[in-house]
Amino acid sequence: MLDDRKLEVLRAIVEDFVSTNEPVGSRALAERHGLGVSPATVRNDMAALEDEGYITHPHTSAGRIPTDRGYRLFVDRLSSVKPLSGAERRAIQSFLEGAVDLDDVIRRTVRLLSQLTHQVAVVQYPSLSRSSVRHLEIVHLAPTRLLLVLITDTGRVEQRVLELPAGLSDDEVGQLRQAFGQRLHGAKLVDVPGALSDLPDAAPAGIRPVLTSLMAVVLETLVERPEERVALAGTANLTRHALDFPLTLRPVLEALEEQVVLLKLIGEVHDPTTVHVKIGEENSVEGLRSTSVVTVGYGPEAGVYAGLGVVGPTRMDYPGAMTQVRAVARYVGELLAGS
Amino acid sequence: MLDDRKLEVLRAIVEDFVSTNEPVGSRALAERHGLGVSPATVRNDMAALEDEGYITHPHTSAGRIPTDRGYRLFVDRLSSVKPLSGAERRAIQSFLEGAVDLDDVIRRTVRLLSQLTHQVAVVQYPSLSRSSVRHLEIVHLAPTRLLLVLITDTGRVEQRVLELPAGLSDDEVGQLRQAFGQRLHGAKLVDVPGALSDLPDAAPAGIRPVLTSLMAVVLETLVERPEERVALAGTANLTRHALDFPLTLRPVLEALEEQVVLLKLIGEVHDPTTVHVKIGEENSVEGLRSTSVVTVGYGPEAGVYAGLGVVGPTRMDYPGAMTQVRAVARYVGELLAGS
DNA sequence: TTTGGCACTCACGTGTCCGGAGTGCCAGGG
DNA sequence: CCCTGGCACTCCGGACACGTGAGTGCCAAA
Repeated sequence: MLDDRKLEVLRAIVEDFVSTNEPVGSRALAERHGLGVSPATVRNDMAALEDEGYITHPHTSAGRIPTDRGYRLFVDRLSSVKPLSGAERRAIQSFLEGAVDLDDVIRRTVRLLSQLTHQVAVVQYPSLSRSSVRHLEIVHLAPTRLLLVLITDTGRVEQRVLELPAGLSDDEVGQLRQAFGQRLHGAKLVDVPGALSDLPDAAPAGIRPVLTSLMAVVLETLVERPEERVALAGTANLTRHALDFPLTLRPVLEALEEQVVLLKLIGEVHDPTTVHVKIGEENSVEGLRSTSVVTVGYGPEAGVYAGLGVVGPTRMDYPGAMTQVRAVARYVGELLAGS
Repeated sequence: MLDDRKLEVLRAIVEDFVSTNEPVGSRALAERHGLGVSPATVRNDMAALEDEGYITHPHTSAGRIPTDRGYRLFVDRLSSVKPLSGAERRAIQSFLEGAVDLDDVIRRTVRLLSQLTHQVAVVQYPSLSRSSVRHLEIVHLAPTRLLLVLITDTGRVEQRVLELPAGLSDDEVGQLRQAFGQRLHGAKLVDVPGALSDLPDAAPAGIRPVLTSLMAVVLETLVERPEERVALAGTANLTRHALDFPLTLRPVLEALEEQVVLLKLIGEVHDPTTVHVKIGEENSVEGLRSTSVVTVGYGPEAGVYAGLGVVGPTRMDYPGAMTQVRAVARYVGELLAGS
């Protein structure tokens, strides 16, 4: 049904439309790309592509534009990987090298990504639940008050103040500290419940009541409520493509303001090496049906800390965006793993 | 030059234009507001107001619209304070009452403010430098490693890990803790340098070297680098007034993405009881020359923690926005002071 | 000082026209 | 069988003309 030349025509249409934002006609297409056939032939191919639902035309006598389905085919089978330019590589390195702490890394990353892709960039903070414990400190603030401080391997710090029903001696706090420290140091946060399960039995009887309540707090605050944060930048880039969102800029902005939505967008990623692309109607989020989302996970060699990506018009430079997103994810992953 | 009726005409023009977004003509104006004079008279007044630069008309046969100068006069002399509606008061209370920690308070506040005013809302986190110390904890992580945790009266927590050249005993850390704790508990952060100045002399000789380096870190991280954060919400509201920003939505979005710009906007506030209004060209920020900014400080009875406010088109309901901004600031101030 | 009257000015919506880009289809040719 | 040139057709978009209505500025009278 779709021979090679028809696919070539589709690719040409996508590329032309992405770069010019104008419906592309048969003549221009036959000329600019060395297809070696006449416009009439191209027209026939176009008709076939349209029958299959890969392209449409806005009105009778207009050129063709790709449909979501057309973009999908393009991304899956027609686009070749675009190498990262030297300038881009340098930009990434110089942008990230001066970062001082986790917050700074994330802020710089999201900014870098939006400038590189000229799209809206989204970066999820390293997920608490996927990190592991670098240090857990229990501080004896007052007889009935404890401060818990948790530092993860990604540099994230969480703390809670805890009121106790009864007073504790410094000695008992020391025992608590030891009991927790032993079991948690280096543990993945997801494994914390398991690591703590035998704790009440193993502990000295004197501190057992407070220990269980402490456990409850640890589990609840650090594991079950893994407060996820997301950084966003480059919304101004949406106006750059204002032509692509005739009157729909509002719902896009509204969707992007919802943390929940953003998390849904990039929270499902698993593999740092595979770039995911959601095109137009494929998006589960209502307000983003007119956009495409390119995401990937980032993290150290082994695992995944969290996701990052960009949101832009379906008329997007997919090969470029995918390359840039992948590259930034790799750099950030290494940076966080190394520090 | 400007008698009472002319001022009344100006007020009517501002109010009509704000609510309809259409240039207001002499007839409609004479009818809708009980001015008791004919359109012709109103026209004369309008001509006078235009000579003085308070209004213009887009083209010859169009109605009048206020200039920045007109809005300024309106805000300064013509607008009466609009009382908070019961619904608004309830909204504020129910919105803020469930907040669990500082982050949550700020997030809720910025959201509330944007929904209440239908504008872009900006809320500055309680400034570190203006808060006071609720608790400073020094944790002995490892022989050569200390963790500093600072909790302010606004609930903000800052922490730094500190590497030492030489090891310390638990005992010495205890001495440090006492030395700092004594002097800093309850102190304003701005007063910290003064409170610490006599510390080296008063301390036991053994810990003096490490103490001075610790002091340096405390001062540098907690006082001299008061990392200011700002929360933003409601950018989607800008599209609501898309008619007001013909093609200038981009620079506005760009400006709002700059933390520095936002801080500049609301960082200059002093008095929680005085609402500041910057109109159009009065704004020092380039990209916001087409907008107005309404800000106020918030904090406990006495002082000011930080600022908050809204950004919107110059065609804005100033009395309403001022009332809402003031009310939200008061509630948040009390909330943070009380907790 | 206010008022009614009047001429004047534009923005805006409508209708018409036309050129150009692009398509679909068909019949002929490699 | 597929490609190609030709041709009729469609339709967008800019240009132009025109009428309408809202609104103004000015003037002379009350």
